[in-house]
Amino acid sequence: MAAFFPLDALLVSPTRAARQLLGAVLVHRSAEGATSGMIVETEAYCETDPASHTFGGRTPRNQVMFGPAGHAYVYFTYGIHWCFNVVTGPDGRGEAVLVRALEPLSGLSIMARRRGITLPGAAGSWLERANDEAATRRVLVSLSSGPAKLTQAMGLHGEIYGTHLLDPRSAVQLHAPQIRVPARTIVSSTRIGIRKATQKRWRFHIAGNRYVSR
DNA sequence: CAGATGATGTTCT
DNA sequence: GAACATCATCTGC
Repeated sequence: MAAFFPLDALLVSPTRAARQLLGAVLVHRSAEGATSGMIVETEAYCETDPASHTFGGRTPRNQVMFGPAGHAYVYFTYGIHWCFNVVTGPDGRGEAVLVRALEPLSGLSIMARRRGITLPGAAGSWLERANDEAATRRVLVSLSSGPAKLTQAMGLHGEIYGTHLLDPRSAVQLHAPQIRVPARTIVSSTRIGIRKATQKRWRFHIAGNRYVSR
């Protein structure tokens, strides 16, 4: 039984929490089966940040971001996609970390089915085999290498809004890292897909990880 | 490869 | 009515 992610590590600034969440494991136990993945890319958002959903104060959509740390903030965007955040910081403060990419760990066939992807077939000649391995790698990378891809692969959507991620009874759980992510292997950069506060380097990812979004 | 575009609907001004 | 913490697919080098 895996340990939960420590709450203390979320009761810090969102940028620090975003760094500490790299390597953590997200698990979803659903009727379709269990899926899990390691967090490899994150972004920080807070109230004083014009790019944040909490910049304008409380609204029905963002209320969970103002609540206690360790809960799920999910939102629907572009008429199609869901994105998943871990609420951080003290109760009453509108802070969260967007999870932008996962390295798939378990339930990969379920993820592929949810993503509408069929895994490449068996190998023939060594050349076909090489092609298949390249194709397989592309498929695996495409499962959860983006904020909306990962919610689709993991089956996360509006129903899990507000879920307590550090509770053994929850369907969606956040577990402690299984590997250590040294500070020097964490890269910071500008956040993706925003129009405001584009200069802040509040995006973080594990250097060299194959599953980081492009 | 890069860059453009359409899909699609909720939220907030 | 505009904006949107995106993605897949298309075009043209």
